[in-house]
Amino acid sequence: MAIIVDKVKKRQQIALACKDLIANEGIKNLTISKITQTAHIAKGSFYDYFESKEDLVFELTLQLMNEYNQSIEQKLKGAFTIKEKLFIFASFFYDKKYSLLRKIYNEFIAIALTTPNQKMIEFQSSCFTLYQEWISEILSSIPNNKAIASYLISALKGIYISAIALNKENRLKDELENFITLFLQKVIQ
Amino acid sequence: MAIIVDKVKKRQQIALACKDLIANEGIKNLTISKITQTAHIAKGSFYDYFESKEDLVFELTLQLMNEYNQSIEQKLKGAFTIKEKLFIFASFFYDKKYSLLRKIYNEFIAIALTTPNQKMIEFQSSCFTLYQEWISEILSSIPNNKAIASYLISALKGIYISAIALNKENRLKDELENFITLFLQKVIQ
Amino acid sequence: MAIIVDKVKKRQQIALACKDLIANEGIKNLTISKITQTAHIAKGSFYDYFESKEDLVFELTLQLMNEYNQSIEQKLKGAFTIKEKLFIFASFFYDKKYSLLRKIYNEFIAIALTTPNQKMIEFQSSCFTLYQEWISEILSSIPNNKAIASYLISALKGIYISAIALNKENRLKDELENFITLFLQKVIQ
Amino acid sequence: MAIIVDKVKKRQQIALACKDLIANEGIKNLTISKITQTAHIAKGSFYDYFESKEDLVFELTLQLMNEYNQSIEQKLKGAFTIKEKLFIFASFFYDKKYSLLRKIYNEFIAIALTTPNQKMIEFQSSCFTLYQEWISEILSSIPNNKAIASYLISALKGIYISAIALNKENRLKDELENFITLFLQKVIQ
DNA sequence: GATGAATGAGTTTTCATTCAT
DNA sequence: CATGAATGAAAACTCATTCAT
Repeated sequence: MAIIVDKVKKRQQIALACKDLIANEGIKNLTISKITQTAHIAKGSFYDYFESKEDLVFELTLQLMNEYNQSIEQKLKGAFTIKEKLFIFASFFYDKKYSLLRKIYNEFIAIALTTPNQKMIEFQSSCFTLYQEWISEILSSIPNNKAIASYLISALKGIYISAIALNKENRLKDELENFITLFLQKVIQ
Repeated sequence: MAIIVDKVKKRQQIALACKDLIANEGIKNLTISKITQTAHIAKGSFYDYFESKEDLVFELTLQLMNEYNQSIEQKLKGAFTIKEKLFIFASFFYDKKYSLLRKIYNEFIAIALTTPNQKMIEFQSSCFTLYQEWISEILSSIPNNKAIASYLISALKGIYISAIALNKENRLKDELENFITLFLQKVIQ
Repeated sequence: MAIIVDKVKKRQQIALACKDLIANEGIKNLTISKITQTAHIAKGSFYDYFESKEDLVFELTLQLMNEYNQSIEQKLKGAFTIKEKLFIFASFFYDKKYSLLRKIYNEFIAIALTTPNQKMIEFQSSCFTLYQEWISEILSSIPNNKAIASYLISALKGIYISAIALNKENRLKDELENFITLFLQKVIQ
Repeated sequence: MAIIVDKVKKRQQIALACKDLIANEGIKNLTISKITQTAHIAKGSFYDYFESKEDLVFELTLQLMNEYNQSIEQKLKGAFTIKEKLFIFASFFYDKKYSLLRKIYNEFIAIALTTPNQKMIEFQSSCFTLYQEWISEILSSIPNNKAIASYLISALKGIYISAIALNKENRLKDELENFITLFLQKVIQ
């Protein structure tokens, strides 16, 4: 059992070692050679821990998102107003400290859009469910809060993706916060 | 041959010939060989018309989106209520007849998220601007309609992408229509 | 007959049109496409005038060397001392105004060293014979002048090629002139 | 394989395996396929050891010239008169046993003349310096021996290249030896 | 005679995967 | 178990040559 745990840990460790590599070069230019060089393991060993490159990307996203989820959950606990909380939630999409994570998130969405697989779908679902819980909890005072939470998450994601696609990331913070403000005006009350 | 070929038309024709190929196999598995076989041209000829595979995907998206934009603009003219019009707009994201186009659209977003380029950004911008005009025209009766149009488009896009990522495309039509209904309740009064 | 003359002239004209192209890009990167674009002729027409790329390079060298030979012959007539005349002869190897010609000359030597052909050998022979006549005429006052002329030409060529290979072209003029001065000291008395 | 290969040795070994191939077919007709077939390695392995075909030619020239330099240095030690020593030095250019090496040397000069690179220039410089040391040592009894050594090397090289270009290799030995004899008459004493 | 689009064989280059040590 | 050299299929890309108009 200790061996299995070690294997899981090594898998995590290898994936994490490739964080910068993937963020900087993208998945398209990722090769097993680069991975094993970066993680300082033998080429053959890669296959002891991962099935494919996508598998590694998945593992990495898992690690980073879990880490992110925990940190943001803490922050949400420290906020008081609904607006404040939603701003914290939206900060994922523009805050500099998540820029690496966002790059990997972009790659992840790209995979989801073009070559989805069951593992990814399940992970995305669990994330989405978690965020929906957070947001519906935040919006607990309004009716239909669960559905609205779901729409809100998707809307923020859509605004983010539009900004990326239109190369307007510099105005993203304003746009997200204006949107949230407008949303609260219309929906709360 | 002393025939002077219309390079622009031939480029469009080659790209269009690859529509099904790209929709079915995705860009990741696309090869120059498959393209040239599908378009019934020689391997070398590909490079007379395109710089890269991405260039072909771009050309194809351009063709299909322009075609789509024209057809949807016609449909919008035939609709009367705001809801009806927004439903028509949202139909892009779920209607069976656009499924091929959506697959290519997905590939396009994936490129935009991972390896963007100026040409793509410009095309996306022009599309976004067009849709914003449509939607803000539809919402002309409400204040701040331009900004709201922009948010609405992004929100629909976000709902679409979430559904893809969560493998919930079967419920997409309902979700989009419910969202629009809710949106109209909250925003129009 | 007029047609044949035209064909010869067009051959010369096409070759000359490629002067800069070859000097700048080298023969290795020369393609029929580039040639025909540069000379503003159709791709198919190239084969009406030339057998191969090498054939064109040969034609060009012929043109340029003939032109050069005539101009240098004139200059030699205007010079008086032996030293002066030899300096004029050697100027081919360093004078800025022959730099384009030298680049093509380099390519020519490279072909001679690696893939020689009869036409080239004959042309080189006729050039060498001509130069030998010039130089032996210049050195007519000394015994064994014909053999010495031959050695002198080769020595200058060798000094030139060494300078190119060692990237010492900036010191080439001095080196050639010093060599000639030394040569005259030793050989003339 | 857990074998740790000496990359430097394997590089040398692959290059040497292509000696005959390059000498017989020239660089122009050299392909990666032919190289890997000749050296009995996989196509992909070539790129583990070389950057390009030119890189392999460079490595090969390095090997062969070093080997040659050592052997000729030995021979020079066994010779007594200046003339004898210079004849040994010049034998590189005509002796049958160096014909393979000369073919590769020709290819090397061709590259130096058309597409030079720093590595080549440095190697040529080191060879030239070495030869200059040999020759100036041989000519140590005469004044200005260093400069004269340099000229002598270039002159021999020039005579060699002229002979190749004029297809007069059969008379090369005589020509070189006559030149050296003449040179000694004029310069020594 | 001139044209230039089309061809496709040939070449370079990449890289996931294997397996002997 | 880990290693990393070797593999070779597959992909990208080039370009001399042809030939219908």
